[in-house]
Amino acid sequence: MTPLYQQIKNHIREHIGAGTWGPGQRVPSENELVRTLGASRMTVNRALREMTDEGILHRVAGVGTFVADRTAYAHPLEVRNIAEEIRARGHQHSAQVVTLETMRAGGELAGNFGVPPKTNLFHSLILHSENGVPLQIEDRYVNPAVAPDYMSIDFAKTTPYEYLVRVAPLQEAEHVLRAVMPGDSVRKLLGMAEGEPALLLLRRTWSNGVVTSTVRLYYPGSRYELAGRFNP
Amino acid sequence: MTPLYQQIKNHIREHIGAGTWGPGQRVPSENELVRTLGASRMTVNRALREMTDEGILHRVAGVGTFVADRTAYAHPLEVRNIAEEIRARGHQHSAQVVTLETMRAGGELAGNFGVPPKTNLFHSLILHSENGVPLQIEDRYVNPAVAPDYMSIDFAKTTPYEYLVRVAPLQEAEHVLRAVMPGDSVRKLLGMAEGEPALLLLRRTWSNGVVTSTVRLYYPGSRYELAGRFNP
DNA sequence: AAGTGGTCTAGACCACTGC
DNA sequence: CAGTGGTCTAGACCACTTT
Repeated sequence: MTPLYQQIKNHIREHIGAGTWGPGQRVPSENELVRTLGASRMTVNRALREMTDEGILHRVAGVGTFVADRTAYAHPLEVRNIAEEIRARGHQHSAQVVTLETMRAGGELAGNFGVPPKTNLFHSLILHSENGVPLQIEDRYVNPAVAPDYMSIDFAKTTPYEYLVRVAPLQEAEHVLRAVMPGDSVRKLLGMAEGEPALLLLRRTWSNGVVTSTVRLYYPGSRYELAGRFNP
Repeated sequence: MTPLYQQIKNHIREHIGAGTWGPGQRVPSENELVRTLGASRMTVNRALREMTDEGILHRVAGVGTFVADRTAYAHPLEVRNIAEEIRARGHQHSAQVVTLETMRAGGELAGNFGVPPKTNLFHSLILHSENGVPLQIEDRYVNPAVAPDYMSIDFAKTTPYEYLVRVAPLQEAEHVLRAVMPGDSVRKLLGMAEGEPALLLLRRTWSNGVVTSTVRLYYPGSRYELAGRFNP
């Protein structure tokens, strides 16, 4: 049985996802939700408070609760799944597989993986969108020794992340973050204007001491930001 | 007046900080805290639940609440000192104070700090260089209530970071990372070419539940990257 | 059986905003 | 003024673990 406050959170997420309650718009007040949902105010309050902490809602005492404008929002210290992130905002995730191939590693790539040059690697390039708007390019190389079935997965339904954490428990990760001017192909895929910068996140993950995957994630600078709150 | 659940969180943090309750050790149960602190169980529960969400505590129903083992919290967005970072590379750090002033908070700034509009704030803009090459612009606002001596510090010798951690122990931090096109003044100070993107890191830090400082850090995209390795 | 955390309710008082 | 969110209380029932 899912807790009531979780059901309320899901209920609100669905409304946001369906567009009934759009960004900047007002969400029913606590008392209204108490009446319509039949829960107590403390329970409604918890649901709304948690969604505010998650950055999905925005509250002003004395005024009301609103859907946050900030659409793209992620926690940089976690290795997150883009699909989950989008669904948590109540939006629709879709993925378009641009490239899926087996190739031989060049010198630099082989060095990153710690395998001999000319070893076979899997390569995928996937465009992830939120409500149909491109949000991330995932340019990934995968170690076949760790994930032999990689080429037979339908990445329109399952993200590489979801598949990889299943076959290779995440053990260690390395991140590099840069601001770059995207190349033409990246720019066009993401639907970015010329002269608009991109956020580039390089990530390398290990499982059992072996490099599982390296990935280059491109985000449009105007539509995405990495954010997080933590205790040092 | 700080909310009771915040006071309880601070109380627990102090015990953890002082080493009374070390990693892996058991924290008093909800009922015990209700008795010793005189708060209701819901309030104690909220404090413990939030600290669990923050990764500070670890709870097991039917067993107890424990201080989390923290080894997994090094990540690319640590709050670090630019001067230390440069010195760690064996290079020379220098700082040039561009602006140092007292000003009145506008609406948005006041909102970020959680103070009434027109409250006095300190403002500093400092250019940090590595071996004479500009690397970071630090555009910072500081809460005078927390750091009253801020205006009398020589920031060519001591970084604001070093001063602030001394007067206000860092408790919580919020980060936002963006790729942006810098404005002309930022671009010129950093000696960047036109059309070159910048990495913008916004940070807000808390001490004892009060916002100590907000800062906008600009880095030239071509000369800087954020990197880190951690175990999830 | 006793203790733990997980959840939920039905009240309450407060400071604040809008009219 | 009525409405909003922010907080707090004193109960309650539950599933679970430990003794």
